[in-house]
Amino acid sequence: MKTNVMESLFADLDRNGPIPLYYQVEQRLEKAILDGQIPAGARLENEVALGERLNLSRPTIRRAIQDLVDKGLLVRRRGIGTQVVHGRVTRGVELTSLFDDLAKGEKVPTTVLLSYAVEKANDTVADRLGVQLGSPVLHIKRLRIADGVPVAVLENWLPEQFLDITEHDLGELGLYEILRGRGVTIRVAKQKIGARTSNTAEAGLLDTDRGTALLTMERAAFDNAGVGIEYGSHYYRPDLYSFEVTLVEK
Amino acid sequence: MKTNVMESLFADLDRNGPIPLYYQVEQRLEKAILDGQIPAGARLENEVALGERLNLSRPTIRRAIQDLVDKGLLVRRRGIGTQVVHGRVTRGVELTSLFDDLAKGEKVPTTVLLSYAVEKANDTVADRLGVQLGSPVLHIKRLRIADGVPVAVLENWLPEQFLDITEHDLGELGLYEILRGRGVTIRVAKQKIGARTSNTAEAGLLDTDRGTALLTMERAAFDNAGVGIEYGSHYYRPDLYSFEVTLVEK
DNA sequence: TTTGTCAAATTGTTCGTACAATATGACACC
DNA sequence: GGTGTCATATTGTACGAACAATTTGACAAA
Repeated sequence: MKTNVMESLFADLDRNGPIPLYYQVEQRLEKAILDGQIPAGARLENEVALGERLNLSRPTIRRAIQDLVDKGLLVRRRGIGTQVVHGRVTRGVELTSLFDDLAKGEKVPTTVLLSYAVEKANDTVADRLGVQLGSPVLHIKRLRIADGVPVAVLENWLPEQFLDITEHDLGELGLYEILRGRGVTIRVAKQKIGARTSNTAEAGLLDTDRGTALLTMERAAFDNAGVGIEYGSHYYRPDLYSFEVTLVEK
Repeated sequence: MKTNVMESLFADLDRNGPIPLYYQVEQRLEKAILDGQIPAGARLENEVALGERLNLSRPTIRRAIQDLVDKGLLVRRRGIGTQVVHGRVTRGVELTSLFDDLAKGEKVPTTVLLSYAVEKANDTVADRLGVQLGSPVLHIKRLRIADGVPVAVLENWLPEQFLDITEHDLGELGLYEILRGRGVTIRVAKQKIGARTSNTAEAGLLDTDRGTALLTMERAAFDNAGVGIEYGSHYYRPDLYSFEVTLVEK
C-alpha cells in the first residue's frame, strides 16, 4: 500500500526541465504529507531503495528528505529510518507578507493607504536598511483589512531604488507582490516580535478600544546580495492574528 | 590578508576524531564571522580553491557553507561567489528556553514554583503532546524572574515519563536543562506567538497593572523520534522580552 | 556608441562509490 | 534467565567527477 502511494507520487519526473529533481521529489513528498496521504508517524522507505525505485541517486533522494527534515516535516534516526513527525503538521512561518497569509486563507484582503511620502532616512531606518543617513527612502503606511475588519497597520520604509512604486500599486497589491513583480527576491529577513498597549490613535485605526494589547513586529529584509530591501514596523490586532514558527534543531 | 585569516582558521582539523570535518569548518567559519574577523560583505574564496587548500573535497566545503547560508550568515550567488551578509549579524531564535536566553545575557535568572501537580491530560494537552486523553501528565506553573524583576509566567505539561521530575529540580534549573540532563534531545518545536490583555491575577504576578498588554507563546516540543516532550503556554512582560527570528528563503 | 557574442569564473545539480556509526533483533553462551 | 556478541538494516560522512546555469567582463561587430 505504501508502495502504491510512492509509485503514484513519483510517477513522472521531468528530467530535462529546469526544476531540479530533488526539488520535484521534495514537493511531492511534502504535499503527500500535508494532505495526509502519508500519515503522521509512518515510516518512509529507506533512501537506497527509494533511489532505486525512482532511478535517482542516493544523494538526490537525501537532499529532498533533508530539506523536509529541516522544515520539521520528517524526522530521521540512524539505523532506524525516516518517519513523518507526530503531532499536527502545520506549515511554519515563511518569508511572506501578511497580504499573502490572508490571501492563502479564505479572507479577502484589502488595503487602505494611510500615507505615502519620500523622506530622508533617519537613524533607525538607515541602520536597518544599510543606507546612508539622510538618503531618500519611500515611507508608506497602510491599513490592512480582511473581510471588512481591520487587522493590522503596516509601516514600511524602502530604499532609493523603489521610489517609483506608485500609490496605485500599493492599493492593488501586497508590497511583497510588487517586489516580486520587479524581480526582487527576498532571501533573509530578521524579525522581532513583541507586544505593547495601544494608544487612542492606534486603537481607532484598528476599531478597538484604547489600552487593548497590540502584537508588534519589526522586520528588516535583504535580497540575495545582502542588500536591504525593506524595513517595516507593524502592529496587529492580536485577536485576529498571530505568528507561527517551527524550529528545528540541527 | 584574507588568505592568512583562512590559513590560521583552518590550520589543524581533527581528521580522526568523532567531530565531522564539515562541522569543524562550519564552526570556525561561524566564529570568524561573528567575531568580525571576516567583515560583513567580504567575499569568501571559491569552493574549489578552499577545498584544495584545506585538503577537503568540494562536497565537504559546500556542506559547511550551506549550513551557514541556512543560518543567514552567508549569501551566495551562482557565477559570483559567497559573501558574508550585510547588516547586523545576529543569532536567530534557537531551540532554547527563556532560562537559557536569560542566562546567556548578563541577567541572573531565578524561578518560583507556583504550582506542581500530576493531572489527567485534557483535550488540548492530549492533542499537542500526542498522548491519550486522560493519561497522567505533570503540570507545572512557574514565575521566571530576572535580576529580581518578574519577566514571565510559564505553564507546562509533560508526559508520563517525566512524572518523577521533582519540585526541587524545578527550583534549581530551567526545564530544558533538566530535560537535557536526562538525555532528552528536543528536535522540533512548534511555536505560536501572540498577544492579549492581562487580567488582575496575571498583572499581579508580573507586577504590572491590570489591562496592560501581554506577549504570549504556546509551544509543543518533540524529540527526534517525533514523540511529544513538552507543551507550554506562557506569557511575558512585553517591555522586558521579545522574540527574534531570522528567516531564510531556500 | 551600442549591441551581441564569447570566454572565464563560480556556484548548482547529479551521479557513483565507499566506509563509519548506530539501533534492532537473533543467537549463543554462561 | 540474563548477558554479551554478531549480523543486518539504515542513515551519516566523505571522496571524486562531470556537466549545467548564471554572472561578469572583454572584445568584436554594427
